[in-house]
Amino acid sequence: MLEKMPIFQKIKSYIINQIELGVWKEGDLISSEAMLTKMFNASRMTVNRALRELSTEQILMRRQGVGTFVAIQKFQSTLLEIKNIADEITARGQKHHSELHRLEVIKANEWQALQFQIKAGDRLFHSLIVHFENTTPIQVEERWVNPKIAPNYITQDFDLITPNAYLMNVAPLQSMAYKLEAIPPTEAIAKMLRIDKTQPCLVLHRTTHSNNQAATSAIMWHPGDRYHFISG
Amino acid sequence: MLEKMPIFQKIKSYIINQIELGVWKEGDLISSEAMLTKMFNASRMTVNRALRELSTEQILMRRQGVGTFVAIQKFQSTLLEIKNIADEITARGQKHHSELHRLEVIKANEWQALQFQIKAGDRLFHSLIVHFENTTPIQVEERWVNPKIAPNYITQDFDLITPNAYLMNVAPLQSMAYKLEAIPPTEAIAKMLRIDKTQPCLVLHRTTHSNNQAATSAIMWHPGDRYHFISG
DNA sequence: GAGTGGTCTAGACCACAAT
DNA sequence: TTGTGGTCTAGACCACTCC
Repeated sequence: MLEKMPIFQKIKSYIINQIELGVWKEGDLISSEAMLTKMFNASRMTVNRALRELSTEQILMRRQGVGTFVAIQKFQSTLLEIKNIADEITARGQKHHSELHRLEVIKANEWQALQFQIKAGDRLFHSLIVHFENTTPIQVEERWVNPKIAPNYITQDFDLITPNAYLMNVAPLQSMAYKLEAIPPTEAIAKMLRIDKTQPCLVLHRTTHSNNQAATSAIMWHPGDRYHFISG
Repeated sequence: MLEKMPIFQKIKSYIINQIELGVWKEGDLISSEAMLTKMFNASRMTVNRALRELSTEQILMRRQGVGTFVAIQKFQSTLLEIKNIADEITARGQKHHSELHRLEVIKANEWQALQFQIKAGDRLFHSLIVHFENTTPIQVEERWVNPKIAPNYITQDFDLITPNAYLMNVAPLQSMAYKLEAIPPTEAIAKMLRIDKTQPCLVLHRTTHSNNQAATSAIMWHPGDRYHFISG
């Protein structure tokens, strides 16, 4: 497969590889066009195209008269799409795992009953999971699920599939509402995220609807210093 | 200013212009590389670059052996819409006013130079405004503006029009990037928002691009207990 | 002045699609 | 076979930055 790859593409792959291997880190000066020209036995135009494209892809930064640098990755994570935290983390080349703290059936209180259009005291699934990037906690996900929409939620193995991914499978998404806020963590949240009580949290509340019913409601807590929402 | 524009950029502008004028509509076959080569008295490589870039920008679609077509525009949901804080507040039936703290010309530092694709030391507009809902501060808006895009930014009366509204008028929006985070306020921010230093802030960074240049970059600080982003 | 990237040319060979 | 785009070369001139 490498045989048929265009030269500019090979050069791009090489550079991305060097960055992923950690040979070139954020902010580092990388090889000049002249050096790459010799290294790949290619014309400067071809090298230039590779570097220019990586530059518009925000992987490199170029400055005339100075050189080409590995771009500073200013974004940690996603936009407000329906995204899976596990995919997000692995997409960044990091390792994801999660700790299941709770997975239980509870009785809906008044407020939840209203939200899910059920009766107070009816069954409702509840889960509490902490997601890790490598060994660092990055999200506390507290979730309530309507049993009518996902009756088997309670029997899933959330080491294998995230709640979000499972729910996307069983319940076709209709609409969602979200709220984003910056608040201090509760004591329990601070402990799970291993942060100080004074460290702000970025909190995303999201309720999704399926078949005209509230399917699931989630509160996702992120350490303000380790997680951002981005979009572009 | 058109004189100094690179040829590939002129070709891109020409094509975009033709599309905007309705000469070429969605799905239409446009001029071939050979024709554009003659029309602009340019080399094929230059024409190719223009068309290739417009193709990666999803403005054109190219098919080998067939030709180049105007792309079918897909919908893009902006989850965080381009909202005007003043409109938002008046839409809630409240009264908006703002206090101008700074409106000045500064010299770009290295980081800003990279962001705006200008040289370090070049002119850059800077403004700092606090927005109020009735008598309560609700947003500190710190903004940097590229003079090439909005040369008259510095002479506006921001009691009459918000920076955002003004910039939307003078610079057709091309794309934007967001970052959302939860962080503690600086001392200056805390004072302007009249909040305690321990109160988390919901901070939105937004950079918008126009004519392939960064037009403006803004940091908007909100008290975490008084402001949320919502959508539904 | 030396080194960097930004742009451009005038050719070339190739893969692909329509005729 | 003709015309299309995809890629590539070996030069060139320029603007910029740093020493």
